[in-house]
Amino acid sequence: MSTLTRFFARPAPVVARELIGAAFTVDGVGGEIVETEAYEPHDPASHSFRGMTARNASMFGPPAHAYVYRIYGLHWCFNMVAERGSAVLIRALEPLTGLDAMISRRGAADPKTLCAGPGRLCQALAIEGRHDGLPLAEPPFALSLPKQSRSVDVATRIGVREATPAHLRYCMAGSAYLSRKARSSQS
DNA sequence: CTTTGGATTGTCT
DNA sequence: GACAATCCAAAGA
Repeated sequence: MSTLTRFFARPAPVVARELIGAAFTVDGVGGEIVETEAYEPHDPASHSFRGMTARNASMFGPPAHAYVYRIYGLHWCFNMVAERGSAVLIRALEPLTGLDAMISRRGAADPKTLCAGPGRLCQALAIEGRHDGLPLAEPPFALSLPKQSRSVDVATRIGVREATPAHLRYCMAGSAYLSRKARSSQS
C-alpha cells in the first residue's frame, strides 16, 4: 500500500486537518492547501449520507482518489477521497506555481482570490468532471504531504446548515488566501 | 464595509 | 419540480 493510500485511508476530519500545508498541483499548476472541509457518511450534509448514487460513486471508491462534481449548475468542486464514503473538500490554496495559467483561466489577477473557494480553485487548476475518480498519485495530479505540522484554525463549514454545528472546516492559521476569514475559530 | 439576489444544470424525490 | 458543499455584481449602511 502506498504512502498516499495509507494517509487517506483514515477518517475525513483527520485527513482534512493534516492536509493543511500540503502541496498540490494539476499539470504543474497549483500551490499549498490552506483550507479544507471534512464530509463523512453519517453526516446529513454529506453527499454519501443517503448511500451510493451515480454522482457520488467516487466517494465509495478507493482512498487517495479524486471526487469531482458540479455545484449550482455552474461550478466544479474538488474533493479527495478518504476512508470509504468519506471525502475532504479542498476549499482554497495559496497559488505558487503556474500563476500565468491560473490568471488566464480565471480572468482575474489577484493572487489572494485566485484559488479562494472551491469553484475558483477548480477554475484556476482546470479541474473538471473528467478528473472524477482519477488517482491522486498519478498525473495530471501531484500531491506532497506537509513535512511538519502546521498551526490550523478550526471553524464551522460554509454553506452547510446543521442542527449541531460541527467544526469540520480547517484553515491554515493566518493565511491570506482563505475563501473567508476564519471567524469562530479555535485551535 | 456588509447584505442580497441572480445565474444555471445535474441529480434526486 | 425542488434544490444544491458557490460566485459575482449591485445595492445599502
